Amino acid sequence: MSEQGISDEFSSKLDKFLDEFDSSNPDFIFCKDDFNPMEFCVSPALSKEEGNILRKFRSLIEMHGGMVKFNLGTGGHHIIKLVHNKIPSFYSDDDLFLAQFIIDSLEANKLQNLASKTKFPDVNPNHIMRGLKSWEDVKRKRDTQEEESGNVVIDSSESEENMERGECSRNSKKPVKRRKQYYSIDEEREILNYIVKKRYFFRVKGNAIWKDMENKKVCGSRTWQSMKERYLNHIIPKIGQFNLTPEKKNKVLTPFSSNVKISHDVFEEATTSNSNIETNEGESVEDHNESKFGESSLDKGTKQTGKRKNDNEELENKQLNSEPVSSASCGDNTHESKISESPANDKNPSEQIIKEPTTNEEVQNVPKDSSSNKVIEELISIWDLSEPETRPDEPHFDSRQDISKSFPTYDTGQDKSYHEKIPNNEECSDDIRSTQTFGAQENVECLDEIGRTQEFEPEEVQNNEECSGNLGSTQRFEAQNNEVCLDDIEKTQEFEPEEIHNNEERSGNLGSTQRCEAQNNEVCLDDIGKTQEFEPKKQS
DNA sequence: TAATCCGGATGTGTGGCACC
DNA sequence: GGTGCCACACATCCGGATTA
Repeated sequence: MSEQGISDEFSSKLDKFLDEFDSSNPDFIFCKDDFNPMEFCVSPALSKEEGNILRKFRSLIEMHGGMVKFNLGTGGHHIIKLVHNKIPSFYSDDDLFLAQFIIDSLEANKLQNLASKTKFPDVNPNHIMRGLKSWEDVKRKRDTQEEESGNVVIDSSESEENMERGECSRNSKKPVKRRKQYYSIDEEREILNYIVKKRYFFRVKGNAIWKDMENKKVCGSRTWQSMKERYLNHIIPKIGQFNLTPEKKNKVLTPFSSNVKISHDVFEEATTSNSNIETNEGESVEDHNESKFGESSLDKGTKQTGKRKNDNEELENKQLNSEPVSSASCGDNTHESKISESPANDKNPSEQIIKEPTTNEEVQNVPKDSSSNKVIEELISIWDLSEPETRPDEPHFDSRQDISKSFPTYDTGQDKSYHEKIPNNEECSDDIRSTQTFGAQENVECLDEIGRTQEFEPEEVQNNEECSGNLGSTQRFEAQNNEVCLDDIEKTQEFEPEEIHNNEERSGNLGSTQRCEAQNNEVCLDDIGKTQEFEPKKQS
Protein backbone atom coordinates (compact mmCIF):
# COMPACT_ATOMS: atom_id res chain seq x y z
CA MET A 1 0.00 0.00 0.00
CA SER A 2 2.49 2.47 1.17
CA GLU A 3 4.68 2.24 -1.87
CA GLN A 4 1.97 3.57 -4.01
CA GLY A 5 0.63 6.27 -1.82
CA ILE A 6 -2.69 6.40 -0.10
CA SER A 7 -5.19 8.77 -1.53
CA ASP A 8 -7.03 11.34 0.53
CA GLU A 9 -10.26 9.84 -0.62
CA PHE A 10 -9.25 6.48 0.75
CA SER A 11 -8.29 8.04 4.04
CA SER A 12 -11.47 10.08 4.34
CA LYS A 13 -13.56 6.99 3.70
CA LEU A 14 -11.79 5.27 6.52
CA ASP A 15 -12.64 8.17 8.80
CA LYS A 16 -16.22 7.98 7.67
CA PHE A 17 -16.51 4.29 8.42
CA LEU A 18 -14.91 4.77 11.78
CA ASP A 19 -17.32 7.52 12.66
CA GLU A 20 -20.31 5.51 11.58
CA PHE A 21 -19.21 2.30 13.24
CA ASP A 22 -21.79 1.06 15.66
CA SER A 23 -19.88 -0.80 18.32
CA SER A 24 -23.06 -2.05 19.89
CA ASN A 25 -24.09 -3.82 16.76
CA PRO A 26 -21.02 -4.63 14.74
CA ASP A 27 -21.19 -6.50 11.48
CA PHE A 28 -18.63 -9.25 11.21
CA ILE A 29 -18.26 -9.25 7.52
CA PHE A 30 -14.62 -10.29 7.68
CA CYS A 31 -15.15 -13.52 9.54
CA LYS A 32 -14.33 -16.83 7.99
CA ASP A 33 -16.88 -19.57 7.79
CA ASP A 34 -15.45 -21.03 10.94
CA PHE A 35 -15.83 -17.67 12.66
CA ASN A 36 -12.14 -17.08 12.75
CA PRO A 37 -10.98 -13.76 11.43
CA MET A 38 -10.11 -13.41 7.80
CA GLU A 39 -6.49 -12.53 7.42
CA PHE A 40 -5.27 -9.56 5.46
CA CYS A 41 -1.78 -8.30 5.00
CA VAL A 42 -0.67 -4.82 4.14
CA SER A 43 2.90 -3.63 3.89
CA PRO A 44 4.16 -1.41 6.68
CA ALA A 45 3.78 2.32 6.41
CA LEU A 46 6.71 4.37 5.26
CA SER A 47 5.65 7.54 6.94
CA LYS A 48 3.92 8.60 10.08
CA GLU A 49 0.95 9.78 8.09
CA GLU A 50 0.63 6.47 6.34
CA GLY A 51 0.98 4.77 9.64
CA ASN A 52 -2.02 6.60 11.00
CA ILE A 53 -4.07 5.70 7.98
CA LEU A 54 -3.05 2.08 8.17
CA ARG A 55 -4.00 1.98 11.82
CA LYS A 56 -7.46 3.13 10.91
CA PHE A 57 -7.56 0.62 8.11
CA ARG A 58 -6.53 -2.12 10.47
CA SER A 59 -9.00 -1.04 13.13
CA LEU A 60 -11.85 -1.09 10.68
CA ILE A 61 -11.04 -4.58 9.51
CA GLU A 62 -10.65 -5.83 13.04
CA MET A 63 -13.84 -4.14 14.17
CA HIS A 64 -15.58 -6.15 11.51
CA GLY A 65 -14.06 -9.42 12.56
CA GLY A 66 -10.94 -9.55 10.43
CA MET A 67 -7.27 -9.57 11.22
CA VAL A 68 -4.47 -7.50 9.75
CA LYS A 69 -0.81 -8.34 9.59
CA PHE A 70 1.98 -6.14 8.44
CA ASN A 71 4.21 -8.92 7.36
CA LEU A 72 3.52 -12.33 5.98
CA GLY A 73 6.04 -14.19 8.05
CA THR A 74 5.61 -17.76 7.04
CA GLY A 75 2.54 -19.67 6.23
CA GLY A 76 -0.03 -17.21 5.08
CA HIS A 77 -2.03 -19.86 3.33
CA HIS A 78 -5.21 -17.81 3.66
CA ILE A 79 -3.86 -14.29 3.79
CA ILE A 80 -5.20 -11.75 1.36
CA LYS A 81 -2.48 -9.31 0.47
CA LEU A 82 -3.72 -5.84 -0.17
CA VAL A 83 -2.23 -2.96 -2.10
CA HIS A 84 -3.69 0.45 -2.47
CA ASN A 85 -3.72 1.84 -5.97
CA LYS A 86 -2.36 -0.44 -8.56
CA ILE A 87 -0.94 -3.90 -8.59
CA PRO A 88 2.61 -3.73 -9.90
CA SER A 89 3.16 -5.60 -13.12
CA PHE A 90 5.86 -7.77 -11.62
CA TYR A 91 3.24 -9.01 -9.20
CA SER A 92 0.88 -9.92 -11.99
CA ASP A 93 1.17 -13.57 -11.09
CA ASP A 94 0.93 -12.98 -7.39
CA ASP A 95 -1.94 -12.90 -4.99
CA LEU A 96 -2.32 -9.16 -4.54
CA PHE A 97 -5.65 -7.45 -4.36
CA LEU A 98 -6.72 -3.86 -4.15
CA ALA A 99 -7.50 -2.50 -0.72
CA GLN A 100 -10.52 -0.95 -2.31
CA PHE A 101 -12.06 -4.36 -1.78
CA ILE A 102 -12.26 -3.56 1.93
CA ILE A 103 -13.86 -0.20 1.23
CA ASP A 104 -16.35 -1.80 -1.13
CA SER A 105 -17.25 -4.41 1.45
CA LEU A 106 -17.68 -1.82 4.16
CA GLU A 107 -19.81 0.36 1.95
CA ALA A 108 -22.02 -2.54 1.02
CA ASN A 109 -21.84 -3.83 4.56
CA LYS A 110 -21.27 -7.18 3.00
CA LEU A 111 -18.26 -9.12 1.87
CA GLN A 112 -17.66 -8.36 -1.75
CA ASN A 113 -16.65 -10.83 -4.36
CA LEU A 114 -12.92 -11.17 -4.63
CA ALA A 115 -13.16 -13.67 -7.43
CA SER A 116 -13.86 -10.97 -9.98
CA LYS A 117 -10.48 -9.52 -9.19
CA THR A 118 -8.45 -12.69 -9.47
CA LYS A 119 -6.05 -14.10 -11.97
CA PHE A 120 -6.33 -17.65 -10.79
CA PRO A 121 -9.11 -19.47 -12.58
CA ASP A 122 -8.65 -22.73 -10.75
CA VAL A 123 -9.06 -21.39 -7.24
CA ASN A 124 -11.62 -18.93 -6.05
CA PRO A 125 -9.89 -16.40 -3.80
CA ASN A 126 -13.12 -16.02 -1.87
CA HIS A 127 -12.62 -19.57 -0.74
CA ILE A 128 -9.08 -18.80 0.32
CA MET A 129 -10.22 -15.74 2.20
CA ARG A 130 -12.91 -17.76 3.91
CA GLY A 131 -10.44 -20.44 4.87
CA LEU A 132 -11.90 -23.07 2.61
CA LYS A 133 -8.90 -23.17 0.30
CA SER A 134 -5.26 -22.30 0.56
CA TRP A 135 -2.87 -20.40 -1.60
CA GLU A 136 -1.01 -23.64 -1.92
CA ASP A 137 -3.86 -24.81 -4.09
CA VAL A 138 -3.17 -22.08 -6.58
CA LYS A 139 -1.21 -22.97 -9.62
CA ARG A 140 0.70 -19.95 -10.80
CA LYS A 141 2.15 -19.18 -14.16
CA ARG A 142 5.68 -19.37 -12.93
CA ASP A 143 5.08 -22.85 -11.60
CA THR A 144 3.85 -23.98 -14.96
CA GLN A 145 6.75 -22.35 -16.73
CA GLU A 146 9.22 -23.95 -14.40
CA GLU A 147 7.64 -27.33 -14.79
CA GLU A 148 7.63 -27.03 -18.55
CA SER A 149 11.22 -25.96 -18.67
CA GLY A 150 12.23 -28.46 -16.05
CA ASN A 151 14.06 -25.68 -14.38
CA VAL A 152 12.85 -25.82 -10.88
CA VAL A 153 14.80 -23.49 -8.73
CA ILE A 154 14.81 -25.06 -5.37
CA ASP A 155 16.83 -22.49 -3.60
CA SER A 156 14.14 -19.91 -3.67
CA SER A 157 11.94 -20.03 -0.66
CA GLU A 158 9.06 -19.02 -2.84
CA SER A 159 9.51 -21.87 -5.24
CA GLU A 160 10.15 -24.16 -2.36
CA GLU A 161 6.65 -23.58 -1.18
CA ASN A 162 5.19 -24.30 -4.55
CA MET A 163 7.53 -27.04 -5.57
CA GLU A 164 5.81 -30.16 -6.66
CA ARG A 165 7.59 -32.91 -4.90
CA GLY A 166 7.63 -36.63 -5.24
CA GLU A 167 5.68 -37.21 -8.40
CA CYS A 168 8.57 -36.37 -10.57
CA SER A 169 10.94 -38.78 -8.97
CA ARG A 170 8.43 -41.54 -8.77
CA ASN A 171 7.32 -41.26 -12.34
CA SER A 172 10.70 -40.86 -13.85
CA LYS A 173 12.33 -43.29 -11.47
CA LYS A 174 15.13 -40.81 -11.26
CA PRO A 175 16.32 -39.63 -7.93
CA VAL A 176 15.32 -36.03 -7.71
CA LYS A 177 16.71 -33.86 -5.03
CA ARG A 178 13.87 -32.78 -2.87
CA ARG A 179 14.00 -30.31 -0.13
CA LYS A 180 13.06 -31.42 3.25
CA GLN A 181 9.87 -29.74 4.22
CA TYR A 182 9.03 -29.70 7.86
CA TYR A 183 5.48 -30.14 8.82
CA SER A 184 3.75 -27.08 10.06
CA ILE A 185 1.11 -27.09 12.72
CA ASP A 186 -1.39 -26.18 10.05
CA GLU A 187 -0.53 -29.24 8.04
CA GLU A 188 -0.87 -31.43 11.07
CA ARG A 189 -4.24 -29.92 11.72
CA GLU A 190 -5.24 -30.54 8.16
CA ILE A 191 -4.46 -34.20 8.58
CA LEU A 192 -6.24 -34.43 11.87
CA ASN A 193 -9.15 -32.44 10.55
CA TYR A 194 -9.55 -34.76 7.65
CA ILE A 195 -9.55 -37.85 9.80
CA VAL A 196 -11.98 -36.38 12.27
CA LYS A 197 -14.22 -35.01 9.59
CA LYS A 198 -14.30 -38.28 7.67
CA ARG A 199 -14.38 -40.33 10.85
CA TYR A 200 -11.47 -42.42 9.72
CA PHE A 201 -10.35 -43.05 13.28
CA PHE A 202 -10.19 -46.76 12.88
CA ARG A 203 -8.59 -46.78 9.49
CA VAL A 204 -5.51 -44.78 10.15
CA LYS A 205 -3.35 -47.85 10.41
CA GLY A 206 -4.21 -48.88 6.94
CA ASN A 207 -3.04 -47.24 3.77
CA ALA A 208 -6.22 -46.62 1.84
CA ILE A 209 -7.25 -43.46 3.59
CA TRP A 210 -3.77 -42.05 3.30
CA LYS A 211 -3.72 -42.67 -0.40
CA ASP A 212 -7.07 -41.00 -0.57
CA MET A 213 -5.66 -38.05 1.32
CA GLU A 214 -2.74 -37.86 -1.02
CA ASN A 215 -5.07 -37.82 -3.99
CA LYS A 216 -7.10 -35.09 -2.40
CA LYS A 217 -3.96 -33.18 -1.56
CA VAL A 218 -4.93 -32.77 2.01
CA CYS A 219 -1.35 -31.79 2.69
CA GLY A 220 -0.47 -30.32 -0.61
CA SER A 221 1.83 -32.62 -2.47
CA ARG A 222 3.02 -34.67 0.45
CA THR A 223 3.00 -38.37 -0.10
CA TRP A 224 0.64 -40.65 1.71
CA GLN A 225 3.47 -42.37 3.45
CA SER A 226 4.69 -39.09 4.74
CA MET A 227 1.30 -38.07 6.08
CA LYS A 228 0.77 -41.44 7.64
CA GLU A 229 4.13 -41.40 9.31
CA ARG A 230 3.53 -37.91 10.57
CA TYR A 231 0.16 -38.81 11.99
CA LEU A 232 1.21 -42.00 13.68
CA ASN A 233 4.55 -40.87 15.00
CA HIS A 234 4.02 -37.23 15.70
CA ILE A 235 0.43 -36.10 15.76
CA ILE A 236 -0.86 -38.94 17.90
CA PRO A 237 1.85 -38.65 20.55
CA LYS A 238 1.10 -34.98 20.95
CA ILE A 239 -2.61 -35.17 20.35
CA GLY A 240 -3.07 -33.25 23.55
CA GLN A 241 -1.70 -30.18 21.84
CA PHE A 242 -4.67 -30.09 19.54
CA ASN A 243 -7.74 -28.67 21.10
CA LEU A 244 -9.86 -31.73 20.70
CA THR A 245 -12.67 -32.48 23.00
CA PRO A 246 -12.06 -35.45 25.26
CA GLU A 247 -14.47 -37.48 23.21
CA LYS A 248 -12.75 -36.78 19.97
CA LYS A 249 -9.40 -37.28 21.54
CA ASN A 250 -10.59 -40.59 22.84
CA LYS A 251 -11.80 -41.56 19.46
CA VAL A 252 -8.58 -40.63 17.80
CA LEU A 253 -6.63 -42.62 20.35
CA THR A 254 -8.87 -45.63 20.60
CA PRO A 255 -7.32 -47.49 17.64
CA PHE A 256 -4.03 -47.37 19.47
CA SER A 257 -5.37 -49.10 22.47
CA SER A 258 -4.18 -52.66 22.32
CA ASN A 259 -7.22 -53.98 24.11
CA VAL A 260 -9.65 -52.62 21.59
CA LYS A 261 -9.62 -54.35 18.30
CA ILE A 262 -12.41 -53.36 16.04
CA SER A 263 -13.24 -55.17 12.90
CA HIS A 264 -12.17 -53.10 9.98
CA ASP A 265 -15.29 -53.87 8.01
CA VAL A 266 -17.55 -53.11 10.86
CA PHE A 267 -16.11 -49.70 11.38
CA GLU A 268 -15.80 -48.92 7.78
CA GLU A 269 -19.46 -49.60 7.48
CA ALA A 270 -20.09 -47.64 10.60
CA THR A 271 -18.33 -44.61 9.32
CA THR A 272 -19.94 -44.96 5.95
CA SER A 273 -23.38 -45.29 7.35
CA ASN A 274 -22.83 -42.35 9.59
CA SER A 275 -21.73 -40.26 6.70
CA ASN A 276 -24.74 -41.28 4.74
CA ILE A 277 -27.03 -40.31 7.49
CA GLU A 278 -25.40 -36.98 7.67
CA THR A 279 -25.56 -36.43 4.01
CA ASN A 280 -29.02 -37.66 3.45
CA GLU A 281 -30.74 -36.24 6.37
CA GLY A 282 -28.72 -33.12 6.64
CA GLU A 283 -28.55 -33.71 10.30
CA SER A 284 -25.39 -34.83 11.85
CA VAL A 285 -25.55 -37.79 14.11
CA GLU A 286 -21.97 -37.28 14.92
CA ASP A 287 -22.52 -36.26 18.43
CA HIS A 288 -24.86 -39.05 19.09
CA ASN A 289 -22.78 -41.76 17.65
CA GLU A 290 -19.50 -40.19 18.35
CA SER A 291 -20.13 -40.00 21.98
CA LYS A 292 -20.79 -43.65 21.94
CA PHE A 293 -18.01 -44.69 19.69
CA GLY A 294 -15.72 -42.44 21.56
CA GLU A 295 -16.61 -44.00 24.80
CA SER A 296 -14.71 -47.14 24.32
CA SER A 297 -13.23 -49.02 27.13
CA LEU A 298 -10.93 -46.10 27.56
CA ASP A 299 -13.62 -43.63 28.14
CA LYS A 300 -15.58 -46.02 30.20
CA GLY A 301 -12.79 -45.94 32.63
CA THR A 302 -13.56 -42.36 33.28
CA LYS A 303 -16.96 -43.16 34.56
CA GLN A 304 -16.37 -46.23 36.54
CA THR A 305 -16.22 -46.26 40.21
CA GLY A 306 -14.68 -48.35 42.90
CA LYS A 307 -12.03 -50.45 41.30
CA ARG A 308 -11.89 -48.00 38.52
CA LYS A 309 -10.64 -45.42 40.87
CA ASN A 310 -7.86 -47.73 41.90
CA ASP A 311 -6.93 -48.15 38.29
CA ASN A 312 -6.80 -44.47 37.83
CA GLU A 313 -4.68 -44.05 40.86
CA GLU A 314 -2.38 -46.71 39.57
CA LEU A 315 -2.09 -44.89 36.33
CA GLU A 316 -1.43 -41.69 38.09
CA ASN A 317 1.24 -43.27 40.20
CA LYS A 318 2.85 -44.73 37.15
CA GLN A 319 2.97 -41.38 35.57
CA LEU A 320 4.31 -39.74 38.65
CA ASN A 321 7.07 -42.31 38.62
CA SER A 322 7.66 -41.70 34.97
CA GLU A 323 6.72 -45.24 34.35
CA PRO A 324 5.48 -45.77 30.86
CA VAL A 325 1.80 -46.40 30.78
CA SER A 326 0.81 -48.77 28.10
CA SER A 327 -2.36 -48.17 26.28
CA ALA A 328 -3.54 -51.52 27.50
CA SER A 329 -3.44 -50.29 30.99
CA CYS A 330 -5.48 -47.32 30.09
CA GLY A 331 -8.62 -49.30 30.06
CA ASP A 332 -9.60 -51.99 32.39
CA ASN A 333 -7.00 -54.65 32.25
CA THR A 334 -9.35 -57.23 33.50
CA HIS A 335 -11.80 -56.54 30.78
CA GLU A 336 -10.47 -57.24 27.42
CA SER A 337 -12.51 -55.57 24.81
CA LYS A 338 -12.00 -57.34 21.60
CA ILE A 339 -14.44 -57.48 18.80
CA SER A 340 -13.44 -59.89 16.16
CA GLU A 341 -15.06 -61.17 13.11
CA SER A 342 -14.90 -64.78 12.19
CA PRO A 343 -15.15 -66.00 8.62
CA ALA A 344 -18.59 -67.27 9.37
CA ASN A 345 -19.58 -63.80 10.19
CA ASP A 346 -19.30 -62.86 6.60
CA LYS A 347 -22.45 -64.78 6.04
CA ASN A 348 -24.15 -63.83 9.17
CA PRO A 349 -23.02 -60.68 10.84
CA SER A 350 -25.14 -61.54 13.78
CA GLU A 351 -22.62 -64.15 14.66
CA GLN A 352 -20.10 -61.48 15.45
CA ILE A 353 -18.14 -62.54 18.40
CA ILE A 354 -18.15 -59.72 20.81
CA LYS A 355 -15.86 -60.36 23.65
CA GLU A 356 -16.02 -57.87 26.41
CA PRO A 357 -15.98 -57.98 30.01
CA THR A 358 -16.78 -61.11 31.61
CA THR A 359 -18.44 -59.22 34.35
CA ASN A 360 -20.65 -57.41 31.98
CA GLU A 361 -23.59 -59.61 31.35
CA GLU A 362 -25.17 -57.16 29.03
CA VAL A 363 -22.38 -57.76 26.65
CA GLN A 364 -22.75 -61.47 26.64
CA ASN A 365 -26.43 -61.19 26.06
CA VAL A 366 -26.20 -59.04 23.04
CA PRO A 367 -29.29 -59.60 20.97
CA LYS A 368 -28.68 -61.07 17.59
CA ASP A 369 -29.55 -59.27 14.45
CA SER A 370 -28.90 -59.91 10.86
CA SER A 371 -27.91 -56.43 9.93
CA SER A 372 -24.37 -55.34 10.35
CA ASN A 373 -25.71 -51.95 11.13
CA LYS A 374 -27.36 -53.58 14.04
CA VAL A 375 -24.01 -54.87 15.05
CA ILE A 376 -22.79 -51.33 15.20
CA GLU A 377 -25.78 -50.29 17.16
CA GLU A 378 -25.20 -53.11 19.52
CA LEU A 379 -21.62 -52.13 19.82
CA ILE A 380 -22.80 -48.69 20.71
CA SER A 381 -25.27 -50.02 23.17
CA ILE A 382 -22.63 -52.18 24.75
CA TRP A 383 -20.50 -49.21 25.48
CA ASP A 384 -23.49 -47.38 26.71
CA LEU A 385 -24.57 -50.18 28.95
CA SER A 386 -21.17 -50.35 30.43
CA GLU A 387 -21.61 -46.90 31.81
CA PRO A 388 -22.88 -47.12 35.30
CA GLU A 389 -25.35 -44.56 36.33
CA THR A 390 -23.86 -41.97 38.49
CA ARG A 391 -25.11 -41.97 41.99
CA PRO A 392 -24.67 -39.15 44.37
CA ASP A 393 -22.74 -41.27 46.78
CA GLU A 394 -20.24 -42.37 44.22
CA PRO A 395 -17.10 -40.50 43.45
CA HIS A 396 -16.84 -38.75 40.15
CA PHE A 397 -13.92 -38.57 37.91
CA ASP A 398 -13.18 -35.80 35.56
CA SER A 399 -13.09 -37.39 32.17
CA ARG A 400 -10.54 -34.92 30.99
CA GLN A 401 -8.18 -35.81 33.73
CA ASP A 402 -8.64 -39.47 33.15
CA ILE A 403 -7.97 -39.19 29.51
CA SER A 404 -4.84 -37.25 30.06
CA LYS A 405 -3.72 -39.90 32.46
CA SER A 406 -4.59 -42.73 30.19
CA PHE A 407 -2.60 -41.33 27.37
CA PRO A 408 0.65 -39.85 28.45
CA THR A 409 1.56 -36.75 26.59
CA TYR A 410 4.90 -37.20 25.06
CA ASP A 411 7.08 -34.25 25.30
CA THR A 412 8.75 -34.21 21.97
CA GLY A 413 10.99 -31.49 23.15
CA GLN A 414 12.08 -29.10 20.53
CA ASP A 415 10.22 -29.96 17.48
CA LYS A 416 12.34 -28.60 14.80
CA SER A 417 9.47 -29.05 12.45
CA TYR A 418 8.15 -25.73 13.52
CA HIS A 419 11.35 -23.82 13.66
CA GLU A 420 11.73 -23.42 10.01
CA LYS A 421 8.21 -22.49 9.18
CA ILE A 422 7.52 -20.53 12.26
CA PRO A 423 10.24 -18.02 12.82
CA ASN A 424 9.88 -16.26 16.11
CA ASN A 425 7.08 -18.60 16.93
CA GLU A 426 4.76 -16.34 15.10
CA GLU A 427 2.53 -19.05 13.87
CA CYS A 428 2.41 -20.73 17.20
CA SER A 429 1.52 -17.57 18.95
CA ASP A 430 -1.23 -17.03 16.49
CA ASP A 431 -2.64 -20.36 17.38
CA ILE A 432 -2.42 -19.57 21.00
CA ARG A 433 -4.12 -16.30 20.52
CA SER A 434 -6.89 -17.81 18.53
CA THR A 435 -7.56 -20.43 21.11
CA GLN A 436 -10.23 -19.09 23.29
CA THR A 437 -10.63 -20.71 26.58
CA PHE A 438 -13.58 -19.92 28.66
CA GLY A 439 -12.67 -21.33 31.96
CA ALA A 440 -14.72 -21.26 35.08
CA GLN A 441 -11.81 -21.16 37.40
CA GLU A 442 -11.90 -21.44 41.11
CA ASN A 443 -15.48 -22.32 40.87
CA VAL A 444 -17.70 -25.27 41.01
CA GLU A 445 -17.13 -27.72 38.28
CA CYS A 446 -19.87 -27.99 35.79
CA LEU A 447 -21.12 -31.48 35.50
CA ASP A 448 -23.98 -32.70 33.50
CA GLU A 449 -26.17 -35.57 34.47
CA ILE A 450 -23.60 -38.14 33.59
CA GLY A 451 -21.12 -36.47 35.78
CA ARG A 452 -18.87 -35.47 32.99
CA THR A 453 -17.36 -32.14 32.38
CA GLN A 454 -19.16 -30.21 29.78
CA GLU A 455 -17.19 -28.87 26.95
CA PHE A 456 -18.72 -26.98 24.14
CA GLU A 457 -17.37 -26.63 20.72
CA PRO A 458 -19.06 -23.80 18.97
CA GLU A 459 -18.93 -25.44 15.59
CA GLU A 460 -20.66 -28.44 16.97
CA VAL A 461 -23.11 -26.46 18.92
CA GLN A 462 -23.96 -24.58 15.87
CA ASN A 463 -24.66 -27.32 13.43
CA ASN A 464 -23.18 -30.52 14.76
CA GLU A 465 -21.05 -30.60 11.73
CA GLU A 466 -17.76 -29.33 10.52
CA CYS A 467 -16.34 -30.35 13.78
CA SER A 468 -12.96 -30.25 12.24
CA GLY A 469 -13.31 -26.78 10.91
CA ASN A 470 -10.39 -25.37 12.72
CA LEU A 471 -9.00 -27.27 15.58
CA GLY A 472 -6.77 -24.43 16.53
CA SER A 473 -9.68 -22.20 17.16
CA THR A 474 -11.68 -24.65 19.10
CA GLN A 475 -13.28 -22.77 21.87
CA ARG A 476 -13.55 -24.59 25.08
CA PHE A 477 -15.53 -23.98 28.11
CA GLU A 478 -13.74 -25.47 30.98
CA ALA A 479 -14.16 -25.73 34.63
CA GLN A 480 -10.82 -26.18 36.24
CA ASN A 481 -9.37 -26.89 39.63
CA ASN A 482 -12.57 -26.68 41.44
CA GLU A 483 -14.78 -28.55 43.66
CA VAL A 484 -17.03 -31.03 42.10
CA CYS A 485 -20.69 -30.54 42.29
CA LEU A 486 -22.58 -33.74 42.18
CA ASP A 487 -26.23 -34.08 41.54
CA ASP A 488 -27.14 -31.02 43.41
CA ILE A 489 -28.50 -29.13 40.52
CA GLU A 490 -28.79 -25.98 42.48
CA LYS A 491 -25.10 -25.91 42.98
CA THR A 492 -24.23 -26.92 39.50
CA GLN A 493 -23.28 -24.21 37.15
CA GLU A 494 -24.70 -24.86 33.82
CA PHE A 495 -23.56 -23.11 30.74
CA GLU A 496 -26.20 -22.62 28.22
CA PRO A 497 -24.51 -23.60 25.00
CA GLU A 498 -26.84 -21.62 22.86
CA GLU A 499 -26.47 -18.45 24.80
CA ILE A 500 -22.80 -18.76 25.21
CA HIS A 501 -22.40 -19.64 21.64
CA ASN A 502 -24.10 -16.49 20.59
CA ASN A 503 -21.80 -14.51 22.73
CA GLU A 504 -18.53 -16.15 22.04
CA GLU A 505 -19.27 -16.70 18.45
CA ARG A 506 -19.15 -13.03 17.91
CA SER A 507 -16.68 -12.17 20.54
CA GLY A 508 -14.29 -14.67 19.09
CA ASN A 509 -13.81 -12.50 16.11
CA LEU A 510 -13.68 -9.07 17.47
CA GLY A 511 -10.04 -8.69 16.77
CA SER A 512 -7.88 -7.17 19.40
CA THR A 513 -10.64 -5.86 21.55
CA GLN A 514 -12.88 -8.70 22.40
CA ARG A 515 -15.76 -8.81 24.65
CA CYS A 516 -17.32 -11.83 26.11
CA GLU A 517 -19.98 -12.24 28.61
CA ALA A 518 -20.13 -15.09 30.99
CA GLN A 519 -23.25 -16.46 32.37
CA ASN A 520 -22.93 -14.19 35.28
CA ASN A 521 -22.41 -11.37 32.90
CA GLU A 522 -19.00 -10.53 34.05
CA VAL A 523 -17.48 -8.73 31.18
CA CYS A 524 -13.87 -9.03 30.40
CA LEU A 525 -12.01 -7.05 27.90
CA ASP A 526 -8.91 -8.69 26.72
CA ASP A 527 -6.39 -6.91 24.71
CA ILE A 528 -3.74 -9.52 25.06
CA GLY A 529 -3.90 -11.28 21.79
CA LYS A 530 -7.05 -13.22 21.52
CA THR A 531 -6.95 -15.41 24.52
CA GLN A 532 -10.04 -14.77 26.46
CA GLU A 533 -10.67 -16.01 29.87
CA PHE A 534 -13.41 -15.06 32.12
CA GLU A 535 -14.14 -16.07 35.59
CA PRO A 536 -17.75 -16.48 36.41
CA LYS A 537 -18.55 -15.25 39.84
CA LYS A 538 -18.75 -17.85 42.48
CA GLN A 539 -22.17 -19.05 43.19
CA SER A 540 -23.03 -18.10 46.67
C1' DT B 1 -3.24 -61.96 -3.94
C1' DA B 2 -3.85 -57.46 -2.43
C1' DA B 3 -3.41 -54.79 1.50
C1' DT B 4 -0.92 -53.68 5.29
C1' DC B 5 2.99 -53.48 8.40
C1' DC B 6 7.59 -52.54 9.45
C1' DG B 7 12.36 -51.60 9.20
C1' DG B 8 15.94 -49.61 6.70
C1' DA B 9 18.21 -46.52 3.21
C1' DT B 10 18.79 -42.02 1.47
C1' DG B 11 18.90 -37.14 1.27
C1' DT B 12 18.48 -32.96 3.75
C1' DG B 13 18.36 -29.53 7.64
C1' DT B 14 20.00 -28.12 12.05
C1' DG B 15 22.76 -27.50 16.08
C1' DG B 16 27.03 -28.01 18.56
C1' DC B 17 31.76 -27.65 18.59
C1' DA B 18 36.46 -26.50 17.41
C1' DC B 19 39.32 -23.67 14.88
C1' DC B 20 40.77 -19.47 12.57
C1' DG C 1 32.07 -13.55 14.00
C1' DG C 2 32.77 -16.80 10.20
C1' DT C 3 33.69 -21.38 8.60
C1' DG C 4 33.99 -26.31 8.37
C1' DC C 5 33.12 -30.70 10.36
C1' DC C 6 30.32 -33.87 12.65
C1' DA C 7 26.34 -35.97 14.79
C1' DC C 8 21.72 -36.17 15.02
C1' DA C 9 16.90 -35.58 13.63
C1' DC C 10 13.64 -35.48 10.16
C1' DA C 11 11.03 -36.46 5.69
C1' DT C 12 10.52 -39.54 2.22
C1' DC C 13 10.64 -43.71 -0.16
C1' DC C 14 11.45 -48.58 -0.86
C1' DG C 15 11.08 -53.41 -0.34
C1' DG C 16 10.50 -57.58 2.30
C1' DA C 17 7.45 -59.78 5.68
C1' DT C 18 3.00 -60.51 7.36
C1' DT C 19 -1.94 -60.68 7.31
C1' DA C 20 -6.74 -61.02 5.81
